[in-house]
Amino acid sequence: MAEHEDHVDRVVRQWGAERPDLDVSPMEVIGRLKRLSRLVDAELKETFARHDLDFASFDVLATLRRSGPPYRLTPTGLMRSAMVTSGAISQRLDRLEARGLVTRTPSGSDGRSRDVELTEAGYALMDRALPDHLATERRILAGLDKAQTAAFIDVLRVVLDTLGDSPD
Amino acid sequence: MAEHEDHVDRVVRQWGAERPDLDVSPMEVIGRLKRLSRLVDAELKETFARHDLDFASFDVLATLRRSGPPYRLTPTGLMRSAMVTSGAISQRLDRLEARGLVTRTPSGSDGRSRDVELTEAGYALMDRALPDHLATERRILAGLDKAQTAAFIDVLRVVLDTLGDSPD
DNA sequence: CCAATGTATCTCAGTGCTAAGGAATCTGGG
DNA sequence: CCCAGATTCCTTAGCACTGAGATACATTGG
Repeated sequence: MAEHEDHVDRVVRQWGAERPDLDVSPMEVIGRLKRLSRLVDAELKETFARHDLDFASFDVLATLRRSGPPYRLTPTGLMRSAMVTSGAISQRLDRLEARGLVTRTPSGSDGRSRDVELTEAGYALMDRALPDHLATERRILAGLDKAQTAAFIDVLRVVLDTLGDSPD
Repeated sequence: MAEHEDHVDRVVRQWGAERPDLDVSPMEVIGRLKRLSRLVDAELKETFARHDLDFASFDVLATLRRSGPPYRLTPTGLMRSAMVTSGAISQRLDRLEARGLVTRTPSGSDGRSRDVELTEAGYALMDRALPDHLATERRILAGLDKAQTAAFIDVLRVVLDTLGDSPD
């Protein structure tokens, strides 16, 4: 438990003075969540940059890599995993294909679809980037002990469930 | 504690099969954080849209409103609070000024600076939007009991502190 | 007082996303 | 079998942000 006032403490204190009629306590969570998300993104961005990647590219390559042999998925599958629109996936794949990290071929079974497959270069890049990425994640969470980490995962699960997050 | 497998459970299971040599447990937190952030953003976006706002505009107006009379700050102050670049603030203020929600006047004390001030219309808009926004935040967190909420705030504080977040 | 450095704001090109919509293909009820 | 509706992927315009850099003003040390 940190003892100094953080940004959100200040925000809540200000609202308490200006709008004492409102209960702004939900901001204690949502405000910090937003702020943490920005800071985490900035940390991860640095790590990705060391491998000539950004979050969008890493996300696609990692999804293909962890899907296992033959490291092949459809744009729709990648879209659902990434929580972005189909247009965003098309553009991500354009960039990755241009760099030779994935290939796009017509699907045999469905004429509307494509097979997106990780190339050797894409596979090798993930082998290099993933351990570095995990090290950054570990560094971010280094201040939490085992019980706190478990509690964190628990509450995240609850809120994700509230918002209807699902595996597909 | 939800019993079904969520998206991140699946990701961790896949990595466990493909890269059993790596400890991917940090993803249990960081992965869910990223995912939750996206879902929360989508929820808040809907609420803001009902008031002809987006997150960027709400953020600026709320920062001015909670700063108290005379509801006046500099672009630099807004920049630090929002965690965006100076260019982003300039553009946000262009949009808000065009809509008559803020005014920009030269600062008396510092020739380089500007006074950004909430207008009557901006003040009134925040009066309408804020309670709605808080209701959305409450709905997002409705699945958490008191102890879980406190634990959530606690761990967020720790990680923000690790990443050097500060009030200024 | 001046020069050098620092600070505040803005401009602009580049980037990656969304929203909307189009073309091709699949599917299932009649 | 056929066709209406659903699905898949892509294209494009518009948007908000970043990063780099310009401009104007302030501050500091000699």
